[in-house]
Amino acid sequence: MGHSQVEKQRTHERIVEIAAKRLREEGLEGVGVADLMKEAGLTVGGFYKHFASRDELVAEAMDAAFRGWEKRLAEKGITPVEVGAADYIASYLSTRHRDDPGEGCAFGALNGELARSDAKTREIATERMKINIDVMADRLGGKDSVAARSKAILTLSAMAGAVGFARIATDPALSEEILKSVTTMLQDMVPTKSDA
Amino acid sequence: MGHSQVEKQRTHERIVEIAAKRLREEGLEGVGVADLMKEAGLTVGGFYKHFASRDELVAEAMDAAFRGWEKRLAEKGITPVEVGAADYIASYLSTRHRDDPGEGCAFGALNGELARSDAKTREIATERMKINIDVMADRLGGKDSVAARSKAILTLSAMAGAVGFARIATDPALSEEILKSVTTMLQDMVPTKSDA
DNA sequence: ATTATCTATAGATCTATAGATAATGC
DNA sequence: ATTATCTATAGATCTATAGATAATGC
Repeated sequence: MGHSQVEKQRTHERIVEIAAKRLREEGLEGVGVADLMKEAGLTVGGFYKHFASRDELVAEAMDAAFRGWEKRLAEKGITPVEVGAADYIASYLSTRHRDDPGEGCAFGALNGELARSDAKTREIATERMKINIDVMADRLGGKDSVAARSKAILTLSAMAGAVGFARIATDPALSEEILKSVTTMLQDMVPTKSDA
Repeated sequence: MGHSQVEKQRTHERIVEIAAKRLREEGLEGVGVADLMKEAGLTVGGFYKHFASRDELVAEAMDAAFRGWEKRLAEKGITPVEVGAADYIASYLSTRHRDDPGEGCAFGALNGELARSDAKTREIATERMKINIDVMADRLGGKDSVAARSKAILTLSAMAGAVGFARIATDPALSEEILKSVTTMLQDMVPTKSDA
């Protein structure tokens, strides 16, 4: 039985990280509390000393999932805005991202489910949408440009939709075509240096 | 106890229709067999004389959901291709569609879940994706145009993603902005008469 | 005789809680 | 003394099946 308060916090974070991954892989209702605790090397009983309810874990896990990407960037000393639009689009619509939802964008993996999730989770997702739109607008021509903002929303919508379609498709050629077509179309909308 | 074979088929279709609606509203795992049967005015026991498993109902229900829109059109004597791209986009990204997932596009409501559904359901969804892409490409400049096909895939991806985002957003202004921005952006890509 | 549906239930979940155990930390 | 985690379990699901009942249809 591990015990110190410091250790408890680490345990808490471990449970959240595991949930962030498994929930993206199997859906918001796809994994049970006991299963998640087991993967963290623990048993069910301790769960409710960490979270008031399963929904509370879901909310925290989604927050962690949303922060995951920028956290990995920060480790390399990069801020999100510094990632160019074309690179961001290519990486989002890569086969790698398609094939690893557990480490990927929660909007892409859980689009419909987030719409049905509880108030707290939806709040967190809404805040993240706002951040993502602002950052993408910045990449596409400046936060204050109305056109850039619309482009940003279109881009984010198309990326989330396309990765979902690419994951659904049982036909590999179609799946690839979706990723490639949408990548090209969206990259064509990115302003080049000559536009500046 | 209703009985004739004709009646059984009607019962079967009723269960499928109810499932098509409820699954879009509450997710592919959100409703139980007993609940669906009750809504059809039946009891659980009879379910497995209609379907080999719950998954089989899910597959049939998704098929019905995908066909729903063209079925309603057919009642008005219209074929899908006859619906103009701009109208289609506007209707897909309307607040009405956003607020009524049970009657709407299954890709928009169940994007991530379809990716995790069983082989049969994914096959059905894949076939529908192919049809939707072909029809949309036709609207956007002809089935044989590579550019129109790419545009079609981008359009469908953006629509599915955007309606998902609009449903997630707890901030009504943001939700509206998403629908409007994506509508405008996509409609701007529709060829006008002068392009022909 | 066959079969569409019903009642009842087995068996497998899953969330949440109660009470025990073994560390921490004043 | 407090508390982080454990074992055990209550209570509420949910899918699927067994056997009964009451119609259909040869």
